[in-house]
Amino acid sequence: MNNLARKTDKADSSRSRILDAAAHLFRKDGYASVSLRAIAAAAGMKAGSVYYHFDSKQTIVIEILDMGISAVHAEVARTITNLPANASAGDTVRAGIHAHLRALFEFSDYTSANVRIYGQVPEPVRRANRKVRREYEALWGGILERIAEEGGVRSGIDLNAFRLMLIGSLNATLEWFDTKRDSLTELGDSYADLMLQGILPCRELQR
Amino acid sequence: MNNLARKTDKADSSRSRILDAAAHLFRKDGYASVSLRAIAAAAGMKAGSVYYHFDSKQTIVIEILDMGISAVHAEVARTITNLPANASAGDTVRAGIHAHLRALFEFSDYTSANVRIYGQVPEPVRRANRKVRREYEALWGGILERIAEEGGVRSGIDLNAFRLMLIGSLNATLEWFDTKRDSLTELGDSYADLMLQGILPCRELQR
DNA sequence: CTTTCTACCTTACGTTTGTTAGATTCTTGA
DNA sequence: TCAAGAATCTAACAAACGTAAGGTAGAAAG
Repeated sequence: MNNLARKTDKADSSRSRILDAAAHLFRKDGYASVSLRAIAAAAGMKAGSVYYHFDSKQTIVIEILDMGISAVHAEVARTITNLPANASAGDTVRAGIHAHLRALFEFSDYTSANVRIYGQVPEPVRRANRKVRREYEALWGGILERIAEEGGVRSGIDLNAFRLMLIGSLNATLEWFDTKRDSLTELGDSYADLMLQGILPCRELQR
Repeated sequence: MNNLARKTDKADSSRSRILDAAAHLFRKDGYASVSLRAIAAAAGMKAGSVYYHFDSKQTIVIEILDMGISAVHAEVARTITNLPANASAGDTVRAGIHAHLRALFEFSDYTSANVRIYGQVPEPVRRANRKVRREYEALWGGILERIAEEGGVRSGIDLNAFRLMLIGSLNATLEWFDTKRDSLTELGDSYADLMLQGILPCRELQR
Protein backbone atom coordinates (compact mmCIF):
# COMPACT_ATOMS: atom_id res chain seq x y z
CA MET A 1 0.00 0.00 0.00
CA ASN A 2 2.75 2.45 -0.75
CA ASN A 3 1.05 3.69 -3.87
CA LEU A 4 0.10 6.93 -2.26
CA ALA A 5 3.64 7.33 -1.09
CA ARG A 6 5.02 6.62 -4.53
CA LYS A 7 2.59 8.99 -6.18
CA THR A 8 3.48 11.90 -3.97
CA ASP A 9 7.10 10.89 -4.38
CA LYS A 10 6.87 11.67 -8.06
CA ALA A 11 5.17 14.99 -7.48
CA ASP A 12 7.54 15.87 -4.67
CA SER A 13 10.52 15.12 -6.83
CA SER A 14 9.24 17.38 -9.59
CA ARG A 15 8.43 20.08 -7.09
CA SER A 16 11.95 19.91 -5.71
CA ARG A 17 13.46 19.98 -9.17
CA ILE A 18 11.51 23.13 -9.92
CA LEU A 19 12.64 24.75 -6.69
CA ASP A 20 16.25 23.71 -7.24
CA ALA A 21 16.28 24.98 -10.79
CA ALA A 22 14.61 28.24 -9.84
CA ALA A 23 16.94 28.85 -6.92
CA HIS A 24 19.93 28.23 -9.13
CA LEU A 25 18.74 30.57 -11.86
CA PHE A 26 17.54 33.28 -9.48
CA ARG A 27 20.90 33.31 -7.78
CA LYS A 28 22.71 33.52 -11.09
CA ASP A 29 20.57 36.01 -13.02
CA GLY A 30 18.25 37.75 -10.60
CA TYR A 31 14.49 37.46 -10.22
CA ALA A 32 12.88 39.32 -13.10
CA SER A 33 15.20 38.12 -15.83
CA VAL A 34 14.50 34.45 -15.12
CA SER A 35 11.41 33.27 -16.99
CA LEU A 36 9.13 30.45 -16.00
CA ARG A 37 10.05 28.81 -19.28
CA ALA A 38 13.71 28.83 -18.27
CA ILE A 39 12.86 27.39 -14.87
CA ALA A 40 10.68 24.70 -16.40
CA ALA A 41 13.33 23.78 -18.96
CA ALA A 42 15.97 23.44 -16.25
CA ALA A 43 13.57 21.23 -14.32
CA GLY A 44 12.94 19.08 -17.39
CA MET A 45 9.40 20.14 -18.21
CA LYS A 46 7.35 22.78 -20.01
CA ALA A 47 6.23 26.09 -18.54
CA GLY A 48 2.57 25.13 -18.19
CA SER A 49 3.42 22.11 -16.09
CA VAL A 50 4.94 24.23 -13.39
CA TYR A 51 1.45 25.43 -12.55
CA TYR A 52 0.46 21.98 -11.46
CA HIS A 53 2.88 22.38 -8.53
CA PHE A 54 2.78 26.12 -7.90
CA ASP A 55 0.20 28.88 -8.18
CA SER A 56 2.52 31.50 -9.56
CA LYS A 57 6.10 32.64 -9.97
CA GLN A 58 5.77 34.53 -6.70
CA THR A 59 4.86 31.48 -4.64
CA ILE A 60 7.97 29.78 -5.99
CA VAL A 61 10.27 32.58 -4.99
CA ILE A 62 8.61 32.97 -1.60
CA GLU A 63 9.29 29.33 -0.81
CA ILE A 64 12.89 29.66 -1.99
CA LEU A 65 13.53 32.74 0.12
CA ASP A 66 12.12 31.07 3.21
CA MET A 67 14.13 27.91 2.66
CA GLY A 68 17.28 29.95 2.25
CA ILE A 69 16.98 31.64 5.62
CA SER A 70 15.68 28.56 7.39
CA ALA A 71 18.72 26.60 6.29
CA VAL A 72 21.09 29.16 7.77
CA HIS A 73 18.97 29.52 10.89
CA ALA A 74 18.88 25.78 11.50
CA GLU A 75 22.61 25.36 10.97
CA VAL A 76 23.54 28.17 13.33
CA ALA A 77 21.04 27.12 15.99
CA ARG A 78 22.18 23.49 15.83
CA THR A 79 25.81 24.48 16.08
CA ILE A 80 25.29 26.81 19.03
CA THR A 81 23.23 24.36 21.09
CA ASN A 82 25.75 21.59 20.48
CA LEU A 83 28.52 23.71 21.95
CA PRO A 84 30.01 22.52 25.26
CA ALA A 85 28.54 24.29 28.27
CA ASN A 86 31.84 25.94 29.13
CA ALA A 87 32.27 27.55 25.71
CA SER A 88 33.53 31.10 25.95
CA ALA A 89 31.87 34.14 24.42
CA GLY A 90 34.47 34.18 21.68
CA ASP A 91 34.03 30.48 20.95
CA THR A 92 30.29 30.95 20.57
CA VAL A 93 30.54 33.80 18.10
CA ARG A 94 33.27 31.98 16.20
CA ALA A 95 31.12 28.86 15.94
CA GLY A 96 28.16 30.94 14.80
CA ILE A 97 30.21 32.60 12.08
CA HIS A 98 31.45 29.24 10.83
CA ALA A 99 27.93 27.85 10.83
CA HIS A 100 26.53 30.82 8.91
CA LEU A 101 29.23 30.57 6.25
CA ARG A 102 28.86 26.81 6.02
CA ALA A 103 25.13 27.08 5.39
CA LEU A 104 25.68 29.96 2.98
CA PHE A 105 28.00 27.99 0.73
CA GLU A 106 26.79 24.43 1.19
CA PHE A 107 23.08 25.05 0.86
CA SER A 108 24.26 27.62 -1.58
CA ASP A 109 21.60 28.08 -4.24
CA TYR A 110 18.83 28.79 -1.76
CA THR A 111 20.81 30.84 0.71
CA SER A 112 22.59 32.91 -1.88
CA ALA A 113 19.43 33.39 -3.91
CA ASN A 114 17.95 34.88 -0.78
CA VAL A 115 20.83 37.25 -0.20
CA ARG A 116 21.04 38.33 -3.80
CA ILE A 117 17.44 38.73 -4.93
CA TYR A 118 15.66 39.88 -1.78
CA GLY A 119 16.18 43.47 -2.83
CA GLN A 120 14.67 43.01 -6.31
CA VAL A 121 11.61 40.99 -5.50
CA PRO A 122 8.11 42.54 -5.41
CA GLU A 123 6.89 43.88 -2.07
CA PRO A 124 4.39 41.07 -1.31
CA VAL A 125 7.23 38.57 -1.59
CA ARG A 126 9.44 40.59 0.72
CA ARG A 127 6.63 40.84 3.22
CA ALA A 128 6.10 37.09 3.15
CA ASN A 129 9.77 36.50 3.87
CA ARG A 130 10.02 39.08 6.64
CA LYS A 131 8.92 36.82 9.49
CA VAL A 132 11.64 34.22 8.91
CA ARG A 133 14.20 36.98 8.53
CA ARG A 134 13.28 38.52 11.85
CA GLU A 135 13.50 35.15 13.55
CA TYR A 136 17.04 34.68 12.31
CA GLU A 137 18.01 38.16 13.44
CA ALA A 138 16.52 37.36 16.83
CA LEU A 139 18.67 34.23 17.05
CA TRP A 140 21.83 36.30 16.71
CA GLY A 141 20.38 38.96 18.97
CA GLY A 142 20.06 36.35 21.69
CA ILE A 143 23.57 35.04 21.16
CA LEU A 144 25.11 38.51 21.38
CA GLU A 145 23.03 39.56 24.39
CA ARG A 146 24.07 36.50 26.34
CA ILE A 147 27.69 37.25 25.61
CA ALA A 148 27.32 40.88 26.58
CA GLU A 149 25.82 39.88 29.91
CA GLU A 150 28.85 37.72 30.58
CA GLY A 151 31.00 40.80 30.03
CA GLY A 152 32.50 39.50 26.80
CA VAL A 153 31.93 42.67 24.85
CA ARG A 154 34.00 45.85 24.89
CA SER A 155 32.09 48.89 26.14
CA GLY A 156 30.69 51.23 23.55
CA ILE A 157 29.62 48.46 21.18
CA ASP A 158 26.06 48.81 19.87
CA LEU A 159 24.92 45.19 19.77
CA ASN A 160 22.22 45.90 17.24
CA ALA A 161 24.58 47.60 14.83
CA PHE A 162 27.19 44.94 15.35
CA ARG A 163 24.72 42.20 14.47
CA LEU A 164 23.84 43.95 11.22
CA MET A 165 27.49 44.49 10.38
CA LEU A 166 28.31 40.88 11.09
CA ILE A 167 25.53 39.30 9.06
CA GLY A 168 25.99 41.84 6.28
CA SER A 169 29.70 41.11 6.08
CA LEU A 170 29.20 37.37 6.03
CA ASN A 171 26.56 37.57 3.31
CA ALA A 172 28.81 39.81 1.26
CA THR A 173 31.31 36.98 0.91
CA LEU A 174 28.94 35.42 -1.63
CA GLU A 175 30.03 38.09 -4.11
CA TRP A 176 33.69 37.20 -4.12
CA PHE A 177 34.62 34.10 -2.14
CA ASP A 178 35.35 31.00 -4.19
CA THR A 179 35.07 27.68 -2.36
CA LYS A 180 36.97 25.95 -5.15
CA ARG A 181 40.02 28.08 -4.56
CA ASP A 182 40.08 28.83 -0.84
CA SER A 183 39.18 27.16 2.41
CA LEU A 184 35.87 28.09 3.96
CA THR A 185 37.21 27.25 7.40
CA GLU A 186 40.06 29.70 7.00
CA LEU A 187 37.64 32.34 5.81
CA GLY A 188 35.51 31.82 8.89
CA ASP A 189 38.52 32.05 11.16
CA SER A 190 39.63 35.25 9.47
CA TYR A 191 36.23 36.78 10.01
CA ALA A 192 36.08 35.56 13.59
CA ASP A 193 39.52 36.99 14.29
CA LEU A 194 38.52 40.29 12.76
CA MET A 195 35.22 40.53 14.58
CA LEU A 196 36.29 39.16 17.93
CA GLN A 197 39.33 41.27 18.42
CA GLY A 198 37.03 44.12 17.63
CA ILE A 199 34.34 43.44 20.15
CA LEU A 200 36.31 41.73 22.89
CA PRO A 201 37.86 44.03 25.51
CA CYS A 202 41.40 44.93 24.55
CA ARG A 203 43.34 47.36 26.65
CA GLU A 204 45.85 48.13 23.93
CA LEU A 205 45.34 50.43 20.98
CA GLN A 206 42.06 51.73 22.36
CA ARG A 207 41.07 54.92 20.64
CA MET B 1 27.69 82.62 -29.82
CA ASN B 2 26.62 80.41 -27.00
CA ASN B 3 23.81 78.90 -28.99
CA LEU B 4 25.71 75.69 -29.37
CA ALA B 5 26.30 75.65 -25.64
CA ARG B 6 22.63 76.18 -24.93
CA LYS B 7 21.59 73.48 -27.33
CA THR B 8 23.79 70.87 -25.75
CA ASP B 9 22.70 72.18 -22.37
CA LYS B 10 19.18 71.05 -23.09
CA ALA B 11 20.28 67.66 -24.35
CA ASP B 12 22.72 67.22 -21.49
CA SER B 13 20.04 67.98 -18.97
CA SER B 14 17.74 65.37 -20.48
CA ARG B 15 20.58 62.87 -20.60
CA SER B 16 21.31 63.44 -16.95
CA ARG B 17 17.64 63.13 -16.05
CA ILE B 18 17.53 59.78 -17.82
CA LEU B 19 20.63 58.57 -16.00
CA ASP B 20 19.36 59.82 -12.65
CA ALA B 21 15.99 58.20 -13.12
CA ALA B 22 17.49 54.93 -14.31
CA ALA B 23 19.97 54.77 -11.45
CA HIS B 24 17.20 55.38 -8.96
CA LEU B 25 14.94 52.72 -10.42
CA PHE B 26 17.71 50.17 -10.92
CA ARG B 27 18.77 50.56 -7.32
CA LYS B 28 15.21 50.16 -6.12
CA ASP B 29 13.92 47.35 -8.34
CA GLY B 30 16.88 45.67 -10.01
CA TYR B 31 17.90 45.73 -13.66
CA ALA B 32 15.54 43.50 -15.60
CA SER B 33 12.35 44.59 -13.89
CA VAL B 34 12.87 48.23 -14.79
CA SER B 35 11.51 49.00 -18.25
CA LEU B 36 12.65 51.73 -20.56
CA ARG B 37 9.13 53.08 -20.40
CA ALA B 38 9.47 53.44 -16.63
CA ILE B 39 12.83 55.16 -16.98
CA ALA B 40 11.50 57.50 -19.65
CA ALA B 41 8.43 58.34 -17.59
CA ALA B 42 10.56 59.14 -14.54
CA ALA B 43 12.71 61.37 -16.75
CA GLY B 44 9.63 63.14 -18.11
CA MET B 45 9.58 61.76 -21.62
CA LYS B 46 8.43 58.81 -23.73
CA ALA B 47 10.33 55.57 -24.25
CA GLY B 48 11.27 56.27 -27.86
CA SER B 49 12.92 59.57 -26.95
CA VAL B 50 15.46 57.83 -24.78
CA TYR B 51 17.02 56.47 -27.97
CA TYR B 52 17.99 59.95 -29.03
CA HIS B 53 20.42 60.04 -26.09
CA PHE B 54 21.39 56.38 -25.74
CA ASP B 55 21.82 53.45 -28.08
CA SER B 56 20.25 50.84 -25.83
CA LYS B 57 19.29 49.95 -22.30
CA GLN B 58 22.70 48.36 -21.87
CA THR B 59 24.63 51.55 -22.66
CA ILE B 60 22.59 53.32 -19.99
CA VAL B 61 23.38 50.80 -17.31
CA ILE B 62 27.05 50.63 -18.31
CA GLU B 63 27.39 54.36 -17.83
CA ILE B 64 25.61 54.18 -14.48
CA LEU B 65 27.79 51.36 -13.19
CA ASP B 66 30.96 53.21 -14.18
CA MET B 67 29.78 56.45 -12.59
CA GLY B 68 28.96 54.60 -9.38
CA ILE B 69 32.45 53.22 -8.93
CA SER B 70 34.18 56.35 -10.17
CA ALA B 71 32.39 58.40 -7.56
CA VAL B 72 33.60 56.16 -4.74
CA HIS B 73 37.08 55.95 -6.23
CA ALA B 74 37.39 59.71 -6.54
CA GLU B 75 36.15 60.36 -3.02
CA VAL B 76 38.50 57.83 -1.43
CA ALA B 77 41.49 58.95 -3.50
CA ARG B 78 40.84 62.61 -2.75
CA THR B 79 40.51 61.92 0.97
CA ILE B 80 43.66 59.85 1.18
CA THR B 81 45.86 62.31 -0.72
CA ASN B 82 44.60 65.19 1.39
CA LEU B 83 45.69 63.44 4.57
CA PRO B 84 48.56 65.02 6.51
CA ALA B 85 51.91 63.43 5.76
CA ASN B 86 52.29 62.13 9.28
CA ALA B 87 48.98 60.22 9.24
CA SER B 88 49.28 56.79 10.82
CA ALA B 89 48.30 53.51 9.19
CA GLY B 90 45.13 53.43 11.26
CA ASP B 91 44.23 57.02 10.37
CA THR B 92 44.57 56.23 6.69
CA VAL B 93 42.32 53.20 6.75
CA ARG B 94 39.82 55.03 8.92
CA ALA B 95 39.74 57.95 6.50
CA GLY B 96 39.31 55.57 3.58
CA ILE B 97 36.39 53.83 5.28
CA HIS B 98 34.69 57.13 5.97
CA ALA B 99 35.23 58.25 2.40
CA HIS B 100 33.83 55.03 0.95
CA LEU B 101 30.71 55.23 3.10
CA ARG B 102 30.26 58.91 2.36
CA ALA B 103 30.36 58.30 -1.38
CA LEU B 104 28.12 55.27 -1.01
CA PHE B 105 25.32 57.18 0.70
CA GLU B 106 25.73 60.66 -0.75
CA PHE B 107 26.11 59.75 -4.38
CA SER B 108 23.72 57.05 -3.43
CA ASP B 109 21.64 56.14 -6.47
CA TYR B 110 24.65 55.48 -8.68
CA THR B 111 26.87 53.83 -6.12
CA SER B 112 24.19 51.65 -4.65
CA ALA B 113 22.81 50.76 -8.05
CA ASN B 114 26.28 49.47 -8.84
CA VAL B 115 26.50 47.38 -5.70
CA ARG B 116 23.01 45.98 -6.05
CA ILE B 117 22.63 45.21 -9.73
CA TYR B 118 26.13 44.25 -10.82
CA GLY B 119 25.31 40.62 -10.21
CA GLN B 120 22.14 40.62 -12.32
CA VAL B 121 23.34 42.49 -15.36
CA PRO B 122 24.20 40.71 -18.66
CA GLU B 123 27.79 39.62 -19.13
CA PRO B 124 28.76 42.30 -21.69
CA VAL B 125 27.76 44.96 -19.19
CA ARG B 126 29.77 43.34 -16.42
CA ARG B 127 32.76 43.14 -18.71
CA ALA B 128 32.49 46.82 -19.58
CA ASN B 129 32.47 47.72 -15.90
CA ARG B 130 35.34 45.45 -14.94
CA LYS B 131 38.16 47.88 -15.69
CA VAL B 132 36.86 50.59 -13.36
CA ARG B 133 36.24 47.97 -10.68
CA ARG B 134 39.79 46.71 -10.86
CA GLU B 135 41.13 50.23 -10.62
CA TYR B 136 39.23 50.81 -7.42
CA GLU B 137 40.42 47.53 -5.96
CA ALA B 138 43.96 48.54 -6.89
CA LEU B 139 43.52 51.80 -5.02
CA TRP B 140 42.77 49.95 -1.79
CA GLY B 141 45.45 47.41 -2.57
CA GLY B 142 47.97 50.22 -2.63
CA ILE B 143 46.70 51.72 0.60
CA LEU B 144 46.91 48.42 2.44
CA GLU B 145 50.31 47.50 1.02
CA ARG B 146 51.80 50.79 2.12
CA ILE B 147 50.47 50.23 5.60
CA ALA B 148 51.76 46.70 5.72
CA GLU B 149 55.22 47.88 4.74
CA GLU B 150 55.16 50.31 7.66
CA GLY B 151 54.46 47.34 9.92
CA GLY B 152 50.93 48.46 10.70
CA VAL B 153 49.38 45.07 10.08
CA ARG B 154 49.28 42.09 12.40
CA SER B 155 51.10 39.05 11.03
CA GLY B 156 48.99 36.38 9.40
CA ILE B 157 46.65 38.82 7.69
CA ASP B 158 46.04 38.11 4.00
CA LEU B 159 45.85 41.62 2.56
CA ASN B 160 43.93 40.48 -0.49
CA ALA B 161 41.27 38.74 1.55
CA PHE B 162 41.09 41.63 3.98
CA ARG B 163 40.49 44.09 1.17
CA LEU B 164 37.60 41.99 -0.11
CA MET B 165 36.15 41.65 3.37
CA LEU B 166 36.42 45.36 3.98
CA ILE B 167 34.83 46.56 0.75
CA GLY B 168 32.20 43.82 0.94
CA SER B 169 31.26 44.79 4.49
CA LEU B 170 31.03 48.45 3.65
CA ASN B 171 28.87 47.82 0.60
CA ALA B 172 26.61 45.58 2.64
CA THR B 173 25.59 48.55 4.78
CA LEU B 174 23.43 49.67 1.86
CA GLU B 175 21.02 46.89 2.72
CA TRP B 176 20.25 48.04 6.23
CA PHE B 177 21.80 51.36 7.21
CA ASP B 178 19.40 54.30 7.31
CA THR B 179 21.00 57.75 7.04
CA LYS B 180 17.78 59.38 8.25
CA ARG B 181 17.97 57.54 11.53
CA ASP B 182 21.64 57.12 12.33
CA SER B 183 24.86 59.02 11.88
CA LEU B 184 27.07 57.98 9.00
CA THR B 185 30.14 59.23 10.83
CA GLU B 186 29.41 56.98 13.77
CA LEU B 187 28.89 54.06 11.43
CA GLY B 188 32.26 54.71 9.84
CA ASP B 189 33.95 54.91 13.22
CA SER B 190 32.34 51.65 14.29
CA TYR B 191 33.61 49.91 11.18
CA ALA B 192 37.04 51.44 11.54
CA ASP B 193 37.22 50.34 15.18
CA LEU B 194 36.16 46.85 14.23
CA MET B 195 38.54 46.52 11.32
CA LEU B 196 41.55 48.27 12.84
CA GLN B 197 41.60 46.48 16.11
CA GLY B 198 41.49 43.38 14.01
CA ILE B 199 44.40 44.14 11.73
CA LEU B 200 46.57 46.22 14.00
CA PRO B 201 49.06 44.27 16.15
CA CYS B 202 47.55 43.54 19.53
CA ARG B 203 49.40 41.44 22.03
CA GLU B 204 46.34 40.59 24.07
CA LEU B 205 43.70 38.02 23.24
CA GLN B 206 45.74 36.60 20.42
CA ARG B 207 44.51 33.17 19.45
C1' DC C 1 10.46 84.48 -43.86
C1' DT C 2 12.39 80.35 -44.88
C1' DT C 3 15.40 76.62 -43.99
C1' DT C 4 17.74 73.59 -40.87
C1' DC C 5 18.54 71.06 -36.96
C1' DT C 6 17.68 69.52 -32.27
C1' DA C 7 14.90 67.20 -29.13
C1' DC C 8 11.30 65.10 -28.62
C1' DC C 9 6.54 62.21 -29.65
C1' DT C 10 3.76 58.63 -31.91
C1' DT C 11 3.09 54.45 -33.70
C1' DA C 12 4.33 50.13 -34.68
C1' DC C 13 7.25 45.83 -35.04
C1' DG C 14 8.38 41.35 -33.39
C1' DT C 15 9.41 38.87 -29.22
C1' DT C 16 8.87 37.36 -24.69
C1' DT C 17 6.40 37.44 -20.50
C1' DG C 18 3.14 35.06 -16.75
C1' DT C 19 -0.76 32.51 -16.85
C1' DT C 20 -4.86 29.55 -18.29
C1' DA C 21 -7.59 25.74 -20.48
C1' DG C 22 -8.03 21.55 -22.60
C1' DA C 23 -6.07 17.57 -24.44
C1' DT C 24 -2.83 13.87 -23.49
C1' DT C 25 0.26 10.55 -21.49
C1' DC C 26 1.82 7.95 -17.59
C1' DT C 27 1.03 5.45 -13.26
C1' DT C 28 -1.57 2.92 -10.19
C1' DG C 29 -5.57 0.09 -7.92
C1' DA C 30 -8.93 -3.10 -8.70
C1' DT D 1 -7.26 -5.39 -18.64
C1' DC D 2 -9.51 -1.36 -17.56
C1' DA D 3 -10.98 2.81 -15.27
C1' DA D 4 -9.18 6.80 -12.50
C1' DG D 5 -6.48 10.12 -11.31
C1' DA D 6 -1.98 12.26 -11.29
C1' DA D 7 1.42 14.63 -13.99
C1' DT D 8 2.61 16.82 -18.03
C1' DC D 9 2.06 18.83 -22.76
C1' DT D 10 0.27 21.91 -26.27
C1' DA D 11 -1.68 26.05 -27.67
C1' DA D 12 -3.18 30.26 -26.85
C1' DC D 13 -4.12 34.72 -24.35
C1' DA D 14 -3.32 39.64 -23.21
C1' DA D 15 0.15 42.39 -21.61
C1' DA D 16 4.65 44.26 -21.56
C1' DC D 17 9.12 44.27 -23.40
C1' DG D 18 13.31 46.63 -26.19
C1' DT D 19 13.76 48.88 -30.20
C1' DA D 20 13.09 51.31 -34.91
C1' DA D 21 11.08 54.62 -38.16
C1' DG D 22 8.97 58.58 -39.27
C1' DG D 23 6.65 62.63 -38.01
C1' DT D 24 6.52 67.26 -35.40
C1' DA D 25 7.25 71.43 -32.44
C1' DG D 26 10.49 74.97 -31.40
C1' DA D 27 14.49 77.40 -31.66
C1' DA D 28 18.51 79.03 -34.25
C1' DA D 29 20.71 80.58 -38.76
C1' DG D 30 20.81 82.79 -42.97
